[in-house]
Amino acid sequence: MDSKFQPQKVEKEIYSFWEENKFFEAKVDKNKKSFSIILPPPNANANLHLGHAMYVYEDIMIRYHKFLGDETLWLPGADHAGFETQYVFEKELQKQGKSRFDYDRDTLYQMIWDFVLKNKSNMENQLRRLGFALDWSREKFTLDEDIVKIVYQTFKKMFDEGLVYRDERLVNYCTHCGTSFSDLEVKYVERNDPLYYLKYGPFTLATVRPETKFADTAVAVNPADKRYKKWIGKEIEVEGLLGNFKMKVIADKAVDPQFGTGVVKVTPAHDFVDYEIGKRHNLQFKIAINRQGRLTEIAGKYQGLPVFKARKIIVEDLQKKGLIVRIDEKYTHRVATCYKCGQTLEPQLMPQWFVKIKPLSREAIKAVKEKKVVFVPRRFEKMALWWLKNFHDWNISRQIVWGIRIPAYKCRKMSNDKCQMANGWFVSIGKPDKCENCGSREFDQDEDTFDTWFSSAQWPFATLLTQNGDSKLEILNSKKIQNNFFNYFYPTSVMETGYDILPWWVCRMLMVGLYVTKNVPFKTVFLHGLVRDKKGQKMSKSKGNVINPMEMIDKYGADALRMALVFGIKEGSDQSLSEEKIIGMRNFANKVWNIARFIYINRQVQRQKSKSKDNNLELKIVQKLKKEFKEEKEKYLKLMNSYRFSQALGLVNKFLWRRLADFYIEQLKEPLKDGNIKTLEVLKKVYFENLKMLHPFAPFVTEAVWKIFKGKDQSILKENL
RNA sequence: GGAUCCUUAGCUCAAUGGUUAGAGCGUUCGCUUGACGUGCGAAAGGUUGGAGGUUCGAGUCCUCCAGGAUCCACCA
Repeated sequence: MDSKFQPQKVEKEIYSFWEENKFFEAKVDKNKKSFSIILPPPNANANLHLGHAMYVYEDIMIRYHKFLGDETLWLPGADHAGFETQYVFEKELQKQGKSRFDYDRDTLYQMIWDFVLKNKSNMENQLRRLGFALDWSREKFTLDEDIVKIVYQTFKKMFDEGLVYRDERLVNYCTHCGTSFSDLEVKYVERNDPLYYLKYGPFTLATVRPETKFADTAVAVNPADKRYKKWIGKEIEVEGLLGNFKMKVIADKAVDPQFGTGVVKVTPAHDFVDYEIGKRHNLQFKIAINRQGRLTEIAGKYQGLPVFKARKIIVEDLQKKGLIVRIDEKYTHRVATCYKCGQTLEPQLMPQWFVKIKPLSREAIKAVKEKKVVFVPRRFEKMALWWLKNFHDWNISRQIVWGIRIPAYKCRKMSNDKCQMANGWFVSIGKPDKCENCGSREFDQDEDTFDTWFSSAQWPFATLLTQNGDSKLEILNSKKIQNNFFNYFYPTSVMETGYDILPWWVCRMLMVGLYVTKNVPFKTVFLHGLVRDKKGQKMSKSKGNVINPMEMIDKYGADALRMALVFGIKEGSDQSLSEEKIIGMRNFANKVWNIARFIYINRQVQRQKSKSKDNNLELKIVQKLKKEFKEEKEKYLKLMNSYRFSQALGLVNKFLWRRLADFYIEQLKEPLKDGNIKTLEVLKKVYFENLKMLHPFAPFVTEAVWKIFKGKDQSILKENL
């Protein structure tokens, strides 16, 4: 045995051994309890980061349940990550001086496909390097044909049952990225913008966006505001940059009399509050800003100017005309920006597909309240319920190429009532040859693709259902489902992921999973926190404080990194990680190795020593060790069963190092020298049991030691606790 | 404006109402002990943010205050 544990020498070989011997492959075994986890599919567009390494919790649970004798499944996958990936890819294109507009749809799609496939296999190998006990034979990709087919069927089911609808409404749109988003993708940032007080007919009103005034279709005041009561319902004459115009005065409760002057110009097509007011009062929706973020023809001579430039010029012109009363330069407010590129979002009136949330969230809330899904730590249940109650209808249309194209078709003819009722739209799972409503052969497929999360929301049941080669949702209602792979592992045991995607993913999986399968997709939700740097700051490339997990594995071994992510933290809370901490855990792995080395060397000594009767006595201190171990194990099981992994690791760490090595081995050195067989036996037994207990956290060193003692073809994974 | 979390050793954090509040890293002193210097032995370091309360017992539960973090919300 080497005097030091050298992970670099054994990790690769050990992982291949596990994989070749199919230790991670799950099958249906009615005599065993099933335990299943679906890996949150990493985006197939980049290297793994520490957030992915946090999935070590899943490996801990899987390996622990293997020891309990359960039939385990940990199903890996990859996410095409629609918009995210297209964004990353476009940046690559930019470096080559190209843009996505240089290619047609099919070419661009193929280019991204190649890019993703390369990254996907890279990502998979990195998961292997972390030692994850994933069943690679079950791996799925969100763009696999059978998965796409499931996604289509879900969409069709929703469409047929009225849960998905097409509507033209105001959506969050990024003119730089060229796509709309759901509410969740909007990032609000505090910003300082001048607040302009404009002369508006007989009123003065405050606005930060004078450039939208060409699309004003009313002026609103609060119905209770006495100052303006007499104007309500009247029409006022306003002097503008493009000449005088008339404007109706309306009363709406959304207007805060305390803000500004208590008078608001209403621009229903460019502001969410105004949109609501516009709908309530049946106002006209005039469009002043187009998809490129430039003013439209209704802006007259300002047409074609980009928003910010237009604002500047318009303010100057308003000032020249004496229409600006004053400017509040100190005004701060929250602005909706694109979470990806950071540009201010431009609300746009667009026809999009929406998922009706209420009927879905109602069932999800019920399931949570009935504890069909349990949250760990418990506080996240409150968060989940809050989200489920507050979701708006979900915009699932994205104006991008990379992703699953929406299988909705618009008929050009609409030659019967049914077709007209549907506004020409129909949904088809396969390629249609005629309009499903009127039979016309002229129709066009929607250009848009699904929000990635729409497919992710179906991930647990989609990945399991397709394992038997089935990709039809009908099977859920048939007898065929019984005893098959899906039924055995669904609902999955645990959904483990970062708390930051609770609304994006966990809640949506719950809603859609319940809707399609009539069952929760997982029984327990275990959420982990963010990894920060050693000063508690967020890791980011610009700060230069990013720790690369693969680099750490190269230097200190996977076990060290894994334990550093779990040791001494509270599950569900953010944590600080430093290279020093990883080194500390590397030292622990080495300690584990060296206890083995001590036993190994003494085993050889034993053989040479005489076998007098005295040497078979069980010493008092050995009895004490046995007792202490028994207590340790009981505590360990309790902690593991209640998801307190950090405490469990701390327990084993303390026992092996502080007690077994520092205390017992030191005390027992003399008897061992004398060849006391009983002592060595107990020492070995206790140590091996602890190896099993440590294995979920540090799979490599424990397996390496196991093989040294038991033989190359043996594995700790064949053991039970 | 709401919600959640946090404030414990020099730093980063643990501790499920119950011995003397722990760990990792750092600091000081000593150890060429045949498992390991990636180690061993010893030591310093704490009024658990503040004030009340509940309890036989509070870092932990309750109320208030101070400070910090994150998420959410349509103040133009």
